[in-house]
Amino acid sequence: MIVDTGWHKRFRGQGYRLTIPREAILHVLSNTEEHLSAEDIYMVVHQKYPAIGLTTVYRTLDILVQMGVVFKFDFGDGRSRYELTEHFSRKKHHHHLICTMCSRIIDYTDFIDDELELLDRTKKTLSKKHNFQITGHMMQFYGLCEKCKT
Amino acid sequence: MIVDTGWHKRFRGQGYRLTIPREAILHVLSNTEEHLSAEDIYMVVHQKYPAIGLTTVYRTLDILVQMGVVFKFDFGDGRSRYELTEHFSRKKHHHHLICTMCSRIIDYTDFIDDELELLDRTKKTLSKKHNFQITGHMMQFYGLCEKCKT
DNA sequence: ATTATTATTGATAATGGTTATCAATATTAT
DNA sequence: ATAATATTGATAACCATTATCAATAATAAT
Ligand SMILES: [Mn+2]
Ligand SMILES: [Mn+2]
Ligand SMILES: [Zn+2]
Ligand SMILES: [Zn+2]
Repeated sequence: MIVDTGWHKRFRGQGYRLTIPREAILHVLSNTEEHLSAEDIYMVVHQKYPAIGLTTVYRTLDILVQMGVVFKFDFGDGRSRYELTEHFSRKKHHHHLICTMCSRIIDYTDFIDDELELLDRTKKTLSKKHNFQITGHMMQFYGLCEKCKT
Repeated sequence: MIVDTGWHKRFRGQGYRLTIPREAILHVLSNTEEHLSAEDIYMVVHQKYPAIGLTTVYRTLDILVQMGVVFKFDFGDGRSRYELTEHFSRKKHHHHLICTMCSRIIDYTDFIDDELELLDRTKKTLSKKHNFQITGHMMQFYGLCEKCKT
């Protein structure tokens, strides 16, 4: 049963339908603190809806990215990872600390205000100078986590 | 013929040998303004040394990344791209503006000083708070380039 | 020098995440 | 109803990257 929470309207606005698989995938993304891969999502969804296929997960994620609901990350471990964007997540704007050894990801929000101020300035300057319409940014730190640094 | 420019010593220091293929690959990376993929590099190298294989290019790039000579980027177009790190490049510290439509990449250096100051602060705080040894960072803007934004 | 050890190479095959294809089914518009 | 459109899952294909392996080159030991 589909519980409308505004998603229905949002999908229809883009010519899409809100289906069970799509709702299930959104539900998984809304209720995790992790940075799930397509297959991670597939496996969770699969427990409740064994009929939903991996292909549908990929397709839905593409749509969600295109709708600006989900951000697709590459943390260098060979698979893409997905996270709800700021506007649709209970998490606030944040960036990532990535362990290059074990791929552990840590969300951080330190200095986000200073950062946003800087980003805003940069954004303005760059859009003007290069006639570029900036839609987003990404920033991450690499290193070795507690366990991996020996 | 191998012209030693300090590379030889650097390779030996890590237990590697400076070979013709490795030198050729370094030469390509040193003389481009672009952000080349493994295959891009292979094709250039191949013109002068048809015997060098794509596998060797991948292997050498891995080593160079591991040595801190090269940075491996993911700009979202399905293949990794490589660029000499600040210390080994004539380019200065910079970041990237990426067109999500046509994958055009623009280097920019605006506000790099402010950014480095902020990054430094963030770095200090994060390493302490999460007991993380930070070795690098990445930052990029996404959007639509002049041609693609219409 | 000769020999033993180690590092490097390229061809080839395999891997594995992601996409394309397509016929079946569900939803919506007429 | 009926036609048009969207969505689906199974399957096969794609394609960048890795693993394998025997051949060769460079270095170290004798
Ligand atoms: Mn996160
Ligand atoms: Mn660059
Ligand atoms: Zn780790
Ligand atoms: Zn473009």
